[in-house]
Amino acid sequence: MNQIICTVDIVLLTLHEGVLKVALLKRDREPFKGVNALPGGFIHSNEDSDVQEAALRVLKEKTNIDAPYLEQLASFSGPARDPRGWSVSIAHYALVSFDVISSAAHPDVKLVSVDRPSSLPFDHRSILETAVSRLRSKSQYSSLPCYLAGETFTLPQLQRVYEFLMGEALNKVSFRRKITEMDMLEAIPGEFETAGAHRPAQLYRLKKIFKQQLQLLDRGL
Amino acid sequence: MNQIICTVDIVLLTLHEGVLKVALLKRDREPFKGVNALPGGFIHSNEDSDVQEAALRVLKEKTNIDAPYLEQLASFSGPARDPRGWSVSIAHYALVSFDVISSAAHPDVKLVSVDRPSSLPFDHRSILETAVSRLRSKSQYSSLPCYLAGETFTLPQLQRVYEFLMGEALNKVSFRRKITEMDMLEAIPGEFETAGAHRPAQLYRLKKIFKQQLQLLDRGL
DNA sequence: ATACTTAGTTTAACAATGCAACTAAGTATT
DNA sequence: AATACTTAGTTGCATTGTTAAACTAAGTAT
Repeated sequence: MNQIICTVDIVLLTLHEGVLKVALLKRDREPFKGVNALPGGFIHSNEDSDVQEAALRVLKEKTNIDAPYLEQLASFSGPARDPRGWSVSIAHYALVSFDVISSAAHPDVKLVSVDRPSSLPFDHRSILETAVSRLRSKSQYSSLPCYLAGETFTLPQLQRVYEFLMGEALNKVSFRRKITEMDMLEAIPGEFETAGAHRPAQLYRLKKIFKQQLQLLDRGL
Repeated sequence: MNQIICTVDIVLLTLHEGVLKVALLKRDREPFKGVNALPGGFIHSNEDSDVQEAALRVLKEKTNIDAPYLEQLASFSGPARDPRGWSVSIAHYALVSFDVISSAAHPDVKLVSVDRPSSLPFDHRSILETAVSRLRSKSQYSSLPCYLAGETFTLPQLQRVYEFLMGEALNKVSFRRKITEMDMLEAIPGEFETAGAHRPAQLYRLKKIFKQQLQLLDRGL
């Protein structure tokens, strides 16, 4: 059998200052030493129980973040993507709210807008694009964007997250109808967010059942 | 770095006698020699340009089939799934019409209903379930089922394929409206299928552009 | 010729969606 | 303390999309 390099890469996404950002780390070894790249690493067959665990471990080691939502994205492979030889990277994507990053993450984690095409090593640009496109696509009909909104949020806040990801304004009534239909949120009794000179908004959180399990809609938003 | 076994497995699905079937092959080597399993094999770093090419090559070598539609499914991994050690299998699924199998496939390719839980080696049962579930889910809003319908087909035939995959009867008018909306089929001029004592049905085929590229619907069928 | 069957279309009822206008509840201004 | 202002959240209705039923079309069987 031929030797194949087997790694995981993680696209850690968050919403900050109204743009979608990806977490990059300066590589501490060759190849591409010193270059900003997606957090990634080898699978450790002696400690990882599967690639998902490897991805969670690598993310924790490199950024200090325990991702509340992490999912396999796809495999990226070929003879040229890594200068060390024929390689497979099993890419994952994770979603966190900005405060998880600002409170937990190592200070050398850099957040970069996903739109600004800064040069990335390996095929990380392609991995990033696939992750963003998957996120946008799943936002059409699932609870995925909730993981970007943080622990608690108001419906107007959540609507702005959905609108940003879907790239279009959503009807308030329809949006609330669909969110109710998904039945994934619970109002936090007595808790409201006062954000200016107007009526405060009810705070919600994801129901426990949906912490790791996406909720899907039959017909999209 | 730790040694990791790197393979591809292919879930080749077809529709035959009104049920969804998967192609299995008797394994010609250990482990599980002589047991029916999904076609699979090692990635060959000297000849494969990526895992998709590896999957196409393995499928061709083992079954003699050039899959018209093959897509990456997911990676399956862990220390226990393969008795030889910690392994990653990058699973793919392919869709073909039954006549592709009956005309091209090696005679030792066995078609088995995906519902009958015959015992499968490795974690092939789990891979198969993931593939079937992905197929059913994508059938809701994409042109994916067309690849099961063969080169040419009538709209009533295609509707029956969709209905089988989605597990529910579909409204004829709505179905035809959605298919028209997808704009992926072309009527074959002057060709009709006469299938009994009634009006013949127009034959259609997938437009060339959609031979490898799925067409998606905004709102599902 | 007439009946029968399935292909394919039309119509109209029904359901889902989206807009506009409303009420609600706070802060800021006078 | 009354009034204006702003955004939260709801209500009602117009518009749009979906589906069932009934129709026409075109063949074979009797």
